[in-house]
Amino acid sequence: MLEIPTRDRRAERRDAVIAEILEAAWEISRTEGLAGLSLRDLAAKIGMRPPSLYWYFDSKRAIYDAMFVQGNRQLLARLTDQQWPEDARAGLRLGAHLFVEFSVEDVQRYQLLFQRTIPNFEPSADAYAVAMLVHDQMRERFAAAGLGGSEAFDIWTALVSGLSAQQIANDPGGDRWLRLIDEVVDMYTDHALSAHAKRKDP
Amino acid sequence: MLEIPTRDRRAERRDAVIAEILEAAWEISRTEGLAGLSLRDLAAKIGMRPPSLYWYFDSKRAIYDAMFVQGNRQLLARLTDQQWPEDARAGLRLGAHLFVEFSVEDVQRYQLLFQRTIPNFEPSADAYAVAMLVHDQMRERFAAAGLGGSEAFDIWTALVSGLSAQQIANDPGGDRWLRLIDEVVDMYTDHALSAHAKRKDP
DNA sequence: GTCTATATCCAGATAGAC
DNA sequence: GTCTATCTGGATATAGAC
Repeated sequence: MLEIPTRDRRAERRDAVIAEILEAAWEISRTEGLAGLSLRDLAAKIGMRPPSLYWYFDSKRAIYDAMFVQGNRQLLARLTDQQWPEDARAGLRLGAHLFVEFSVEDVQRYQLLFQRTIPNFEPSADAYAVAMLVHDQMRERFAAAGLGGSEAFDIWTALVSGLSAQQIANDPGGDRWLRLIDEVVDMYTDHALSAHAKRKDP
Repeated sequence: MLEIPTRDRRAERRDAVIAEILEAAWEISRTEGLAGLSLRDLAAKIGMRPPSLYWYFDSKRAIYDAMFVQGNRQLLARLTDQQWPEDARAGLRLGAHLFVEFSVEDVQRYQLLFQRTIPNFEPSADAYAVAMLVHDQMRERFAAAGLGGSEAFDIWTALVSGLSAQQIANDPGGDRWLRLIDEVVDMYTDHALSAHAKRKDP
């Protein structure tokens, strides 16, 4: 009789190679820029010839797509792994720090996830779905802070994205805008709570 | 005797061609993306062969550089052409509208001026100087609103850049974040004025 | 699975005729 | 000033041997 193995060693090996490819792709992107990633360099970095990559990915776009998914999963993990405080203000502060620091940590990842900058790349439907999970999670955390309203959430995203953008563009490696996170969050919380109160008790 | 002409017709012609090249470059960038600009397409668009472009620009980077200067001059013109109101709140509102609308108007220009996205391009010293003029002008308008402090200005730039970034990335062509400008500015003004008062009168 | 060899195409840039 | 012709090098991708 043929034993049917419970582990598919071949699939495991394949997944490991895919992970290795993606890791190398991130590394190259960090030095050459996201648009500067080439299959030549990528293959060289892991000791392969360029055509071999096609055994794992259908195209270069597919690699970007996988990176897009990976980046979003990383952010999602940070959001869900967090112990969220009860207090609204503390929750918003934590959320802002999580997002801005995640953005600043890896500029190329930030560009891939949040800016449309590589020509001809748009995430596939599957990849986009993962991005939606992140969005929903952030939306949920925001609502948990007691501040409903889609306009309120839009303002919130503008604040954290603005802090990220400025930190990355004008003080990379520094903390000129990171230091302002709490002040901005508090400004927003004061504003949102007073608006909330006004609406309830005019 | 040789008449010395007061107008240099040759230089005028040259400037006109340069302007034509840059205009075409912007147009192509708008459809193909900034990184998708090629000298082939550019030359074709104005009825030239690619090598002829080198009579006017030393390299492709020099073209990006000229575009960078042009974009900054456009923004500078908007800032200086403005009749600025006396009232601080009104001034900040106007400034925010100017900046965000300028950004949203032309995404490629926004990318070139405010995001580091094209591989291997950094503005030359001369070009950077023009960008500094813009920065100084904004800084000055901000100070005129009675809100000093470099941290206050940093928060301000984060707000307008965040509104721009979100509008461009998540609702291009719409007004989901444009509609929020006044509310955000007012939130900021309230915050800044109260902090200002607190510092004066603790 | 990985390779060699190659197809195909496009890029920026230069030499030199006119 | 603008051209033709060309250099040089890069890219993604495929065919097919092993």
